[in-house]
Amino acid sequence: MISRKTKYALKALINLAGQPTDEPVLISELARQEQIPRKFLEAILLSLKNVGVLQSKIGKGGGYFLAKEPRNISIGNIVKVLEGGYSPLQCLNDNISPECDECNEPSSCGIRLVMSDVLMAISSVLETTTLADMIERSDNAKRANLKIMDFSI
Amino acid sequence: MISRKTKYALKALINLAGQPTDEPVLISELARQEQIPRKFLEAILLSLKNVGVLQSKIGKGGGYFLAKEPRNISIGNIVKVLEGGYSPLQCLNDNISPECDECNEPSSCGIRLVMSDVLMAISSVLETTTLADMIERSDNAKRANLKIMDFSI
DNA sequence: TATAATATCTATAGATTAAATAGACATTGT
DNA sequence: ACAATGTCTATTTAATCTATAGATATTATA
Repeated sequence: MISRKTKYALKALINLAGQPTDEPVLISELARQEQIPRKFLEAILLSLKNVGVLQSKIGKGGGYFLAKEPRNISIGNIVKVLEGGYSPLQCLNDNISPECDECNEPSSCGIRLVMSDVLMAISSVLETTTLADMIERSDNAKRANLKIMDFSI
Repeated sequence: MISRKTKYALKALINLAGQPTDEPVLISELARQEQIPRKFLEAILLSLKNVGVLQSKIGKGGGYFLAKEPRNISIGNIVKVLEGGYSPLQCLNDNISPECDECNEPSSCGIRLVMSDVLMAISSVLETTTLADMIERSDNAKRANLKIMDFSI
């Protein structure tokens, strides 16, 4: 289950993707529009900046904007930044930890073998889907909804 | 990330799958062998019983045993019982909730559309993998490890 | 029928993590 | 110089996960 924090991050990114990159957006404005607690959003945006997804400008006229094009921002990367990964098992995480607390023989642990398949399945979706894809799919769905409305009138 | 509870459940099931079904295993014995807090394990086994995966016998000579063959127990089912589902998003859960707290138009929510793909990817692995598969893969890995040992001697 | 062995149930405590808030500080445009 | 902004550190609150305690119901068997 992805956390509220990650959902906030994705919403913020979708919003920023709809803005011209030469016009920084205020944290407070983003927070208001997306109904995200301002201080919480601050921390989120900062993480995304530190990892090169966003850029910011301090001072008057400052704010946040995308550092890359939406088609070069994978959803997997965003989830990794905010959740610390998306592995179903700690011991399968990219990071330092090939260690299992409870398991003395990771290489033949059945749970680990199965969850490794799950991880690959998740990864194959999240790493190939970009912010641009997500927005496009949403737009398509909106159009489809409108079309249905038309017919029903 | 799956919880410790689910890992305990899977370990217990692997253990029980290795026992004859006409010899109930004591909770305390299972807890000792798998190093699971006894009272915690009690609750886990009870959930698995209530959902028809395990059977129990009360009184002297009682204990727990599998209610079905390992090849008829999907890992997805176990995860669902103990985690309440494996959807990355609340609003995609099997259960009652096609409601999003934060989202007024689920049908065109980009996050939801993408996570729906993730859910399908997870599901396709977890629902097709059984307890028997998990054990088989573990056994194969153990054999492979032994073989490597042989060569290195 | 008494007793011991067992699962079942209800309640609660403790630990960890997620979410939200507060306020001081640093930077920049005008 | 000043106002507008992001940055940083710390704290609080809430939720969830993990673990524990003890009373109760059921059963085999001596």
